[in-house]
Amino acid sequence: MSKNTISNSVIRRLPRYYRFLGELETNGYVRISSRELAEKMGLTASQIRQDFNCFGEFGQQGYGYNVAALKMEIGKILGLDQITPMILIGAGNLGKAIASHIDFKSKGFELVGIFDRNPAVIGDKIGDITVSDISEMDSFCEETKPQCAILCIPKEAASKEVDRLISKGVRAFWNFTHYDLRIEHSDISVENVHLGDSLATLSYRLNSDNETCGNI
Amino acid sequence: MSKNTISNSVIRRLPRYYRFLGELETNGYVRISSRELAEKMGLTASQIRQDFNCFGEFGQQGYGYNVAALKMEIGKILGLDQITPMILIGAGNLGKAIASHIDFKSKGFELVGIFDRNPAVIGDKIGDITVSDISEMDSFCEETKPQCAILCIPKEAASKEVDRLISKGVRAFWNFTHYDLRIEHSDISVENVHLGDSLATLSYRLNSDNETCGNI
DNA sequence: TAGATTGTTAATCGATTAACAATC
DNA sequence: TAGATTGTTAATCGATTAACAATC
Repeated sequence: MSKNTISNSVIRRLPRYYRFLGELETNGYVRISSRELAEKMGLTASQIRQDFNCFGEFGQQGYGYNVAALKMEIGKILGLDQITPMILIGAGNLGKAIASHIDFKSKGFELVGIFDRNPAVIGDKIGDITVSDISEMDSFCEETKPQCAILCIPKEAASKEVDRLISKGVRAFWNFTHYDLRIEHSDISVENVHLGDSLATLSYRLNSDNETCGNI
Repeated sequence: MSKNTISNSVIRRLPRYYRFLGELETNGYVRISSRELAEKMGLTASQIRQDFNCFGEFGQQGYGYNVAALKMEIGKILGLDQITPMILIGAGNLGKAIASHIDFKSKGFELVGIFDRNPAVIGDKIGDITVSDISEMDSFCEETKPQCAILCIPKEAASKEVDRLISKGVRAFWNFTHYDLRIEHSDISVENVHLGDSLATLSYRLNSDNETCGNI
């Protein structure tokens, strides 16, 4: 259905298009031109048209794009119309925050299980899910077949759990650890969130902006 | 001191270099060649040499790079040798997790204050910091002069607080909201973390991988 | 010295922007 | 029809990779 390979840069812009179109819809927009959308999003109209044309022809010459229809198309492209069961490994501070903060349904997922090895958190309730002992993970996976897992465990524990999960059919990871999943397992879908790295780049910007100002 | 403008792609790789070099150091490596580092990190040797050469000549022909020295240089480039005071706005699930999960010191920051407007969390202790009423933020900023703020508040509240913070001298934001800071304030350093967008791209990959396999 | 590996220039590749014919 | 705006091709820009002379 869709064209061959979509570049990473395009994929990363899709959720933002989806969000902006949702806002436009809420604000009563029925149509929008690539020029107007570009202005609002801080992109170029060319880029927007190129991006959409990776997936098909969603606009109409002389008119622009229908906001609701375009939003739905991008939602479909992102797979938000299909809900994938997902489990969370690690119910520490971060794991708990992710579990309660993220609106999984609207991102194409449903959180169906939470596992930890720490007795202090096993039994805790996060939303409507109770944290289970990680020893129960294997049998849970065999029953429920989650295709995706969130990794919120220490780096040292990651390798072992990832191998287990892959053997149980998990094929995608939302990875908050520093374990280098993509290097070890090339056939698996991985989305890394390296919060520490993200903060460090802010430190760079903060410190080098001054220099840059000095140079100009 | 440093060359004119460093591309975003290079900046984003710096924290990862820093991490890998730290691990190498821990494992007793004294020297490493670009070829060997490239292999470990899943990059090309060319790219690594190009990246480092943006900032200076850190290697030695015929030898390679001294691990400890290179790590220190990259740390300096990232500004990790200078600690910037930072405050957190929003002490909900995510704010609390960030405050307790992140090792600020090693990323060039120190968390010095946490603010929220919800009476239910004001007074809570996170680490050694007590959550203050957001009405106290202005006077706190005048005294302590934080240069950086973490935004973990609802999108609707962001615009107002950002304006306040900028007027108090805050010049960098670690932004977990969907408020489009970079478009509104172009002179400010911003690092966006859009967790929802990140998860949505994983949905895309999960659903399109199948298609891709079908096409090949 | 000979071997290794950098720093750096040149070549390639990919992504963004510009331009314009097609068409609503 | 005339005006607007897309879809798409061509031009430009930037980032990555390859190659190699410099040099430790």
